[in-house]
Amino acid sequence: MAISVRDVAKAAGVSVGTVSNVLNTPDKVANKTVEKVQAAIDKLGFVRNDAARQLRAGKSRSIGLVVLDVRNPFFTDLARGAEDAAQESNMSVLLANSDEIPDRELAMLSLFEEQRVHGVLVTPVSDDLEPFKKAQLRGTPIVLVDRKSRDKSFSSVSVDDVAGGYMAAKHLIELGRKRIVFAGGPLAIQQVTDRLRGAQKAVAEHQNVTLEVIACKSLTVFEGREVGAEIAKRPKSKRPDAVFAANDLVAIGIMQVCLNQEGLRIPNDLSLIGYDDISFASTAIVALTSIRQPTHEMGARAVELLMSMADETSGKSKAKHIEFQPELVIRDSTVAK
Amino acid sequence: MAISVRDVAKAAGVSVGTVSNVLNTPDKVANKTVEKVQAAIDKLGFVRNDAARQLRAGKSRSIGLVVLDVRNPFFTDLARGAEDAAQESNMSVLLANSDEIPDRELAMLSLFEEQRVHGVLVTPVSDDLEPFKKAQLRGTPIVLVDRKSRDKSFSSVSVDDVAGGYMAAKHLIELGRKRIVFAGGPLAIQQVTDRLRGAQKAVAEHQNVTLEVIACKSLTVFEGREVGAEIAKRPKSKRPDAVFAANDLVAIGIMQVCLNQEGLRIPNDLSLIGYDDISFASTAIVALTSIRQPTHEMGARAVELLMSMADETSGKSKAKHIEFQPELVIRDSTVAK
DNA sequence: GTTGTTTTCTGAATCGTTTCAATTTATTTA
DNA sequence: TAAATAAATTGAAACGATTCAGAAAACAAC
Repeated sequence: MAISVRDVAKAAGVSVGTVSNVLNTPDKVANKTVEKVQAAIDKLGFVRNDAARQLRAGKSRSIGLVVLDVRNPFFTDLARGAEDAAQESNMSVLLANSDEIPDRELAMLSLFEEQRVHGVLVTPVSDDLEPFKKAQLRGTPIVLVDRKSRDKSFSSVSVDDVAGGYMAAKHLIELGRKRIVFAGGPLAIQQVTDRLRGAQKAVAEHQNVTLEVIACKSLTVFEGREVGAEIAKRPKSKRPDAVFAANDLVAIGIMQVCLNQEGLRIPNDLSLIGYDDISFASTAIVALTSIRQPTHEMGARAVELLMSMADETSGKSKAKHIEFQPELVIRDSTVAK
Repeated sequence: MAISVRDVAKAAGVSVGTVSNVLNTPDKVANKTVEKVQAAIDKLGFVRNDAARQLRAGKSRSIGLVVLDVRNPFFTDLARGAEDAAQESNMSVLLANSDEIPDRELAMLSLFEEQRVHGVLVTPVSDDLEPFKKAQLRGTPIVLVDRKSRDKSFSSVSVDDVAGGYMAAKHLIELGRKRIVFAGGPLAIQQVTDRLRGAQKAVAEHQNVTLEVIACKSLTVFEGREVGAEIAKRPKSKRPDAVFAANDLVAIGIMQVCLNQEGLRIPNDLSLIGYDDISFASTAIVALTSIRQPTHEMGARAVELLMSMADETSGKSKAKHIEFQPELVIRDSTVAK
């Protein structure tokens, strides 16, 4: 049924080797022959079988990217950065999401290894990086994204989340807020704990400021709403006067509930700050103050790092780290116009 | 370097056929043997080579999905629906975006054909479906998503966009709006023209209502801002009193500019309605009225349709069509609380 | 017309898995 | 215990593109 190079060769009256050359290195083939072969390809509707090509090559032309949540614009932006950089090397990016579920993360890693990808970029769910270490040993370079590697065996591209958390809390404190809530989770995700640690540091520097943690199951709008409900239902005296959400989605969820259900005013009754500065942050009901990360660039740099690792055929070189600094973007949700 | 079934077989003291059976049909292998082989696999760190597997199988275990814009939550939701359904059949979804560029769309189609995917779901950029028709003839089933197939050769899963456009415009007219602007583009995208046609129909039913089209290059927040600027800079007398945006991203862009730059009040000075009802619509600065589509379900049904086509090994069966009805979701951007 | 050089072409071997007919081993039945 | 049946295992062939050493053709120089 399917047309193979052999069929094309026969139709064009040349050998399979020549057909292959037309496909891959047309410069090495006489013009007339190229035309003949092209004609045969078009006539038969030949489509290269990538599986066979890869089998021979031993490697695919793609890079795997495992993110926590594809629906979060932060990650699609990051993916786009990766794609753009990958294209430079004629590679493509396979996007998969773990949904913050360790088992799914592992499944995706296996999938990518079976595909013989050039390497895997991953935003890990948990702290157990053993499977990734093994994969790396087997020859699939791994780059941790949006997460600094504590373990020296991995390269990483990250943002200083402790600094980001510090910035966020500091900003709230400088506005005179005293009872701050940190909303985020699960705590197994390093970004969450780092942001929290940063916030704790800022709070510790001030006498009369408290920090309460409201944990949520995942960093989604839905979970944000749960947190919002939890806050809104409290008697006024027990309510926080500021919330630092571990990402913008959670912040938006909180905002929705607080504004609609309880008529809390933001920022008057409650200051709200998110993290990531996704494109929807500035268009939220109340424009959201947030901590910006160089999302697109992180994706791009991660790919470059990966490619450089793959190049170094020789013994595993030292892991490299790239760390960016976050930036505070002040909007209406903390400082009313 | 890489470990193959042959190495595993040798280490376990069995034949390659048995290793393969352990991998694929462990029931057919004696328990003791399964254990032996598993042990060898674990010890050697064997990872199946998917390229070889696919080469033998002739088909991959995936479905291609080409969308107009991965950054639009509408499409990620749709993709998720597709993924969920694909998982039922033990398939995975490869997500690619055309960025509304016909050439990219073609490149993705080729890529998927070379991968020997089970089929391709596509939201086409243009009206020229020839390449897809050819692919289908070669044996790759195609399903048009979010787009009704005029051409009887394709199956499709869609929403009645003419009805949606009609609903949207009707709603604005019933609110007493007279000078309506339709913002969207490019007009080569069928969803855009259908929504416009629906709006035109509603407008035609009323004497003193006008509809002006402001075209934009793509359906993004950025383009929405351009439209917003165009509207905001007009003298008051030439300004529309309502805008129907072809999707929510464009609507959000318009909203941003109109509120911030010109201090137009929404909905008082300008009623605004979007399309898709993405999750960020309800959290926009002014909660956005929109036309909702059963996004997740569309993705799922599209995959099911595709799988049923792939099953029918016999001659090509009739193309099937699934059409959903859209739903008007009224929020603050048209009716103030 | 011979020799040397460059360009073009050939086709068997290879990648690693799965398949399946044939063989071996284990279990049941008479 | 032998024959009949079932279960488990074997290993060569196949999938389709690419590679590469060597053959053939084309061209140049003398």
